[in-house]
Amino acid sequence: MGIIERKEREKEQRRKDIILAAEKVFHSKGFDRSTMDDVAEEAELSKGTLYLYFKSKVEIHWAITEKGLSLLSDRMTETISSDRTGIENLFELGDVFYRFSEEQPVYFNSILFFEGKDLEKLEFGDIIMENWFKGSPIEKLYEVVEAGMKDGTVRDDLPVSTMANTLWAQMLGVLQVIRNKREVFEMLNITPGELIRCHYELLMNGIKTKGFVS
Amino acid sequence: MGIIERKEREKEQRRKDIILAAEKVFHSKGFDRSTMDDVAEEAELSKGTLYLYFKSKVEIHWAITEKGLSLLSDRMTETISSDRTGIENLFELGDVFYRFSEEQPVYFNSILFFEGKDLEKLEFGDIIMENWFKGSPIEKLYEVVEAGMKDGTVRDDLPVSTMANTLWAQMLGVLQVIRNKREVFEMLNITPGELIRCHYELLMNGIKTKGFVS
DNA sequence: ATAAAATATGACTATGAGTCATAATTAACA
DNA sequence: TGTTAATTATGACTCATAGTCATATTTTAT
Repeated sequence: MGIIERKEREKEQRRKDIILAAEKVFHSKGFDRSTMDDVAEEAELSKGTLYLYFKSKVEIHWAITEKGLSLLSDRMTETISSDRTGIENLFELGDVFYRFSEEQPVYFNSILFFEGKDLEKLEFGDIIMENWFKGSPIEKLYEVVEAGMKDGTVRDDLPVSTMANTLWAQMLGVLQVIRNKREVFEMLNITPGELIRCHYELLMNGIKTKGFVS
Repeated sequence: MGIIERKEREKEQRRKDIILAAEKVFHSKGFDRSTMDDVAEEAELSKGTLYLYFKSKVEIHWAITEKGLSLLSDRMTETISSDRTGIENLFELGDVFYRFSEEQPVYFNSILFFEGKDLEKLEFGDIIMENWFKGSPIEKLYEVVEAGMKDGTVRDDLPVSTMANTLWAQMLGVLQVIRNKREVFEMLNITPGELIRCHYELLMNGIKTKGFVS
């Protein structure tokens, strides 16, 4: 009898419904301004029920983030092509990430939120830490950086992991600034596209060839 | 009669005392976990009094951030030397920022906090926006990038402002990741120093010479 | 039909930011 | 120096919201 299985599915579905409701609420009010009552109302559930499915507000936020990371990761997987060199794929991934940040503000903001948190100070930081790479976008970077070293388009004097993580961090920094300082850059007449372009220009040579740091 | 002036000074002093108390509290408990009562107790004042000097908890935080930005800016000013080329000064500033992030966690965390906030969603975002550059570390970058273009050590095909802001954003991204994902990198056996080094290596050539982005 | 298990509810508690009527202190002036 | 006015400080209070828990409802098993 499949009753247990059906219940399992229903439970999973309810979780997803809650996440969807939370996405809507967070999207329109932002995480900080959203209350659990807002989410409960949107999900057509009582507040207490939310706590049967999630331990806390932050945990709902993390669930959204996981979805976002996985969505971004999928887009990256679709994008990587063996027709391109390693470094070409690398910049394509950059574009994917940039578009993602513009097109999926809720997911992107969620990712930023957790990138901005000290894992050690988060209740379930351990869980995040252990899953940080599993199926995450950074894994795609590893892959492409490694391929680039093999096909000779990416310098191979730096460890793959160090390079991938540095590239991720740099890009994230740029996207974060684009997102949060929009008005400042409007004042300065700098467009997001120009910042991304500049970011690429500055990295292009360094990814390809060894520098001469003293 | 200097009574008004003295009172002015005393008021300013009390403000500073409150900021100092808040720094202590935020340092030991972190911003989120610190309460206004904590700060009041540390400052040996009542909670109500805090609100005579600051409009909100976040405004105290911003006052700390301003102090931090100004401290960092001063360190950078001390560091810039006409004995060095533009690009040399640039990497020196990077080192200053990195050391600052390690040695002044409260100030650095405060800066990160506001870099991670959407200015448009902050009550006093306008004020921050308008003062974002005045005497800020980014201004030092402008200065050094421009000098580098003049002495030929920094490529001059990109606007100074775009380049300075991109370099700031990238560095901030790397420092943020170092700070918040410490345990992850310990697991991966990557040291903060290696990430910084990699960051420099990747940027070195691109800062010096034009790349070949399609 | 009934008992047991699972799921849902919302009134309640706890915490902490921010307020405000009142009190204490300081300045001004006779 | 004593009295009044202005300034500054206080902490009990309000209010918002995350999270809990005793109770109610629904579902499953027999």
